[in-house]
Amino acid sequence: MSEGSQSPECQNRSYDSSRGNCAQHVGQQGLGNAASFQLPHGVLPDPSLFYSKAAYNGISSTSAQPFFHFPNVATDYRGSDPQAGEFGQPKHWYAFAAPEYTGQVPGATAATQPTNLSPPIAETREQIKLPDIKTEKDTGEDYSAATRAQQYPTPLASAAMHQGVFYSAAWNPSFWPGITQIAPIGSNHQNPSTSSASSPSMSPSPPGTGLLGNSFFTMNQNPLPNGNPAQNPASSARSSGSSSGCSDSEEETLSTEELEQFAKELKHKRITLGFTQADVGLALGNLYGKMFSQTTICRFEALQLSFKNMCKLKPLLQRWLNEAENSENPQDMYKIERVFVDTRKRKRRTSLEGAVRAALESYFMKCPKPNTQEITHISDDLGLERDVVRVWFCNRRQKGKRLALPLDEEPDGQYYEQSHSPLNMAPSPIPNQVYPGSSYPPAPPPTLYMPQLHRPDVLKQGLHPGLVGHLTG
DNA sequence: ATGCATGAGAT
DNA sequence: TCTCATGCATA
Repeated sequence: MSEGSQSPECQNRSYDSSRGNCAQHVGQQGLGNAASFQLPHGVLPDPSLFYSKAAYNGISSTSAQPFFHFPNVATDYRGSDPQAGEFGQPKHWYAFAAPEYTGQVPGATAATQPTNLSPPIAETREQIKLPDIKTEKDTGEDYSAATRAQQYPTPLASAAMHQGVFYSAAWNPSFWPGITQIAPIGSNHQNPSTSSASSPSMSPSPPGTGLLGNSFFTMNQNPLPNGNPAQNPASSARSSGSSSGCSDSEEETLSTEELEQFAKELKHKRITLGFTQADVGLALGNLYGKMFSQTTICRFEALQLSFKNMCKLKPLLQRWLNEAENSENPQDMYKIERVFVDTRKRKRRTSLEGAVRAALESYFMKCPKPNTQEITHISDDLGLERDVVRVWFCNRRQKGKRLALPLDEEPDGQYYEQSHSPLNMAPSPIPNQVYPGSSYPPAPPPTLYMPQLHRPDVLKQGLHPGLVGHLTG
């Protein structure tokens, strides 16, 4: 919805990875004043209100959108696909141009890392306009190829060399401001450095004392609590209820309730301590060698991960929480930056216009799992790349499972059976069709598949707007 | 907070 | 080719 609500003309977003995106940080801790941030809302209204199992708003949100008339998107798009046309200038990915402070950089970093660090790549293309749906034809092969040669070391795999800091092999160190790795905290909960360093200021987002150092490769002395996370066969045995086997070394018998409770606790304490979700993700990397993004932490707190995944992450987060709580100097928790230079050329994110999304949603209702042919049909119909459509369906399904299924009701399999009825894609459900009542989506045909996620009880739409705000706030 | 994308592993 | 875990980019 958020995106769908954007201007009808999906503006083309240039992919300027150099600009990072720490809005959140800036907002939350970039200010550096843990104080200002910590206090005002330090106390959460009512923690119990913060978490709703299913913050699902998929259909509801979409369906809430008026069904626009659809100018022929297809033509539009296709026609203007000058193969990497104008804005498509073989914009190569500045592979090694500069460090990319990808997204979730800790506030400290944001605050201390001058923007001048990523100047060369600041080439902006914001101005470039695009037709309607802006998929990134421009990236062309460019990204696919390079993508293969990805250099994302597997955190754990690469644990031996460092933690949290990944960089391209071709990376030129000279660029590096110097990454700090202050004594890896976490080796044990009673980290000496931690306790000894105790500083009165508990600012979690400090300009990092001694932020710049040189220890790139500080070892992670605190391996994951569990050699091999999730992947326990047991978890599959987990049924609709509660406790199940999450084979984490911690051997916790996690129940849905426990997870919910923990998620709540985590969020509350995290906020109280003045950490952002990104901080936590980074801290995990620093402490245990496995870093996570703000997204993941966010989803954890919102219980939007699979049960299995929740089980897997919980122990780590638990440890982090303990550490954070006991540390006299919480800021030490994440003195490492995530100077993550991902040189892969990622396809630019496609931003689908509201109507297109609505159309996809409509198709989804009819057939959540379209086959190749159907995908082709849809893509043609909507003027989207097949892959975009394919991915959209994948994500849509995933989202459906994730959000519509409370943790305690994970699938045992088939929410989405293979497209039973060959999508009778006669006329596309989109363009130029006006649905009676002009409401979307049109009532799904009787025989059509009705994913479980549409269970009313899990639809956020059923919630009071205000409450929703609370829940998600 | 969430949409779109990637990549590994399973089918 | 899908699912799943995860993350970048963005609203």
